[in-house]
Amino acid sequence: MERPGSGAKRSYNQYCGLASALDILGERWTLLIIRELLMGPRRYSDLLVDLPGIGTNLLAERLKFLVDKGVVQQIDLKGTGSRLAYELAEPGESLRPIVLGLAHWGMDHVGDLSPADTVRPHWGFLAVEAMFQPEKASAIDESYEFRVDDQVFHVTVAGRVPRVGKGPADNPAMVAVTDAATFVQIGAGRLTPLIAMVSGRLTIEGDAEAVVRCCELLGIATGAMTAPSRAPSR
Amino acid sequence: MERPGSGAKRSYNQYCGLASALDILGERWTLLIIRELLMGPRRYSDLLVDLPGIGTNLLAERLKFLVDKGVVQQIDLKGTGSRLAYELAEPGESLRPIVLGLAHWGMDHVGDLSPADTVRPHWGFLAVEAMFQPEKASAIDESYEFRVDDQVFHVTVAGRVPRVGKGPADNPAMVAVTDAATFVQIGAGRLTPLIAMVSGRLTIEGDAEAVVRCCELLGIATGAMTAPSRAPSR
DNA sequence: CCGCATCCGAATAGATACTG
DNA sequence: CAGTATCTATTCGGATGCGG
Repeated sequence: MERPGSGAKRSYNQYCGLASALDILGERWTLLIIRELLMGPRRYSDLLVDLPGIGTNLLAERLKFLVDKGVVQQIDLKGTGSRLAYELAEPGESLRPIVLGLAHWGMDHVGDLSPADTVRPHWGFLAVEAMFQPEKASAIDESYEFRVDDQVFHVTVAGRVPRVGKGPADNPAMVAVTDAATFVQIGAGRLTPLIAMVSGRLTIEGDAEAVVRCCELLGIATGAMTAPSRAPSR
Repeated sequence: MERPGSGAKRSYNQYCGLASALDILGERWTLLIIRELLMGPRRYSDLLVDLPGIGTNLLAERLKFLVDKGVVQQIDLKGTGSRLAYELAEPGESLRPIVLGLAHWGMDHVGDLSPADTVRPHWGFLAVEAMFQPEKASAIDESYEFRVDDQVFHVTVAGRVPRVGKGPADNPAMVAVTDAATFVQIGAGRLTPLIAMVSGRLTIEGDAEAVVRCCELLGIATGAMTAPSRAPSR
C-alpha cells in the first residue's frame, strides 16, 4: 500500500452520515458534476466543456468513482455502442434538494462578475429552481417564461404550487429575456431588474402585476415598488 | 490581509451559486467543522479532538477563512481575554438544513464499522435531526429520550411537529440507552433495534407503541430484519 | 497547556500529450 | 470521442516550534 496510485481512497474515517457523504461527494469537482447531471444526461465531452479546468483525468476518475458508488450510471443514448452518456441514478437524483440548497446559499456569496468567470445559460435553470420560495407562490395560477441566451425554461404556478420546466411556457403571463451573467446577477441580488432593463440587458414583457408576483416567488427585490415593504431576508 | 507571495485562493471561477458555495465550503474538513459548530460553540482544541487527522495548521486556516467569510464568528466564552470559542454566524446557521440533508443522504452509505473509524456520541444528536421525517410524526403528543454514551438528548412531538433538544426529556414515553457506534448503525439501517437489544448494546424502556411511533418518525425499520445486502466497495 | 505558525514528505489536482 | 499516461503544481497531514 505504499505504491502511489494503488487506489486506497482517502477517507475521514468517521462513523457519521455527513462524513460518509463527504467521502463520496466531498472531493473537488464532484458536486459540480452532479449539478450538470441534475439537468439531464451528459456526455463526457459535454461535461468537459461545462466544467472548464477540470482536466480529463479528473473527470474520468470522478465519473468512474460515482458510477462505482451508484450515484451515477452510464446510459446508451442512441443506438448501440457509441453515443453513451452519464445520468444520475436514484441516489444521485435524491441529492437535488441538497444541491439546490447549496446553490441558494451560495447565491448570497457570488462576487462581482470577473472576466475569468465562466457562465453558462443552463445554470439559470438551476438558479431558478434554487431560488424558489414555494411558500411565496401567488394564489393566481399563471406561468412565467425565461429566455437566457439560448436556453428557454419556465415556471408554472398552479394552486400555489410552483414548478420549473424546460422549454417555453404555455401562454406565459411574463416573458423575461436576458443573458446568463445578468440572470445570475439579478438572482444574487447584485443587480435589480430595473437597472438591468435600463441598461438593455433585460427585456420583460407581460403583465406588470405578474412580474411582481414572479419576483416575489423568486425572492427578487423589485426595487421599492408598490406593495408591502418587506425586510430583505438576508 | 493578503499574502502577496504565496498564491490566492483556488476558485472554480464559475458565476453560479453552487460554485460560489463550494468555493467557501468545498475544501476538505470545512463542512465537518460546520457540523461540529451546529451543535454549539466549540474551542479550537475541542475541534481538534473531534476532527482527528485534521492537523493544526489546517484547522486554524479553515477557521480563519470561515470567519473572514462571515460564516463563523469568534466569541468570548467566559470572562475577558482567554477562553474564546468559535460559533456559527447567521449564514453558517442557515446551512443547518443542508448539512442535515447531506448527513441523511450519507446515512445510506456508511460502511461497516472499522477499527479505524472514530465515533462521537454527540454525532447522535445530529443523526436524529437528520433522520427526522416530520411528515411521519404521530398525532400523539409525547417525547422520547436518547442516552448515547454520555450524551443525553430528546425528541418531542407536539401537534404533529417534532423537535430535537439537548438534555433529558420531560416525562418520556420511551428511553433508549446505547453507545454511539450502535446508534449510528441503527440509524443507517445496518442494525435493527431488535438485534441491538438482544446483543446487549441497546436498552429500551417505555411503551411499546411509543417505540414503534418513534421508529416511524426516524425512518427506522421495526419489522422482521433482513441483513442489508449492500456492499460498499472501499 | 492553548492557539496557532512553520516546515516537509505524501497525496491530489491541473495541464498536456497520447491512444483505441 | 472518450478516455490514459505522464508530468508538474498545489494542497494536505503530521511533526515540531513558540509566544502568551
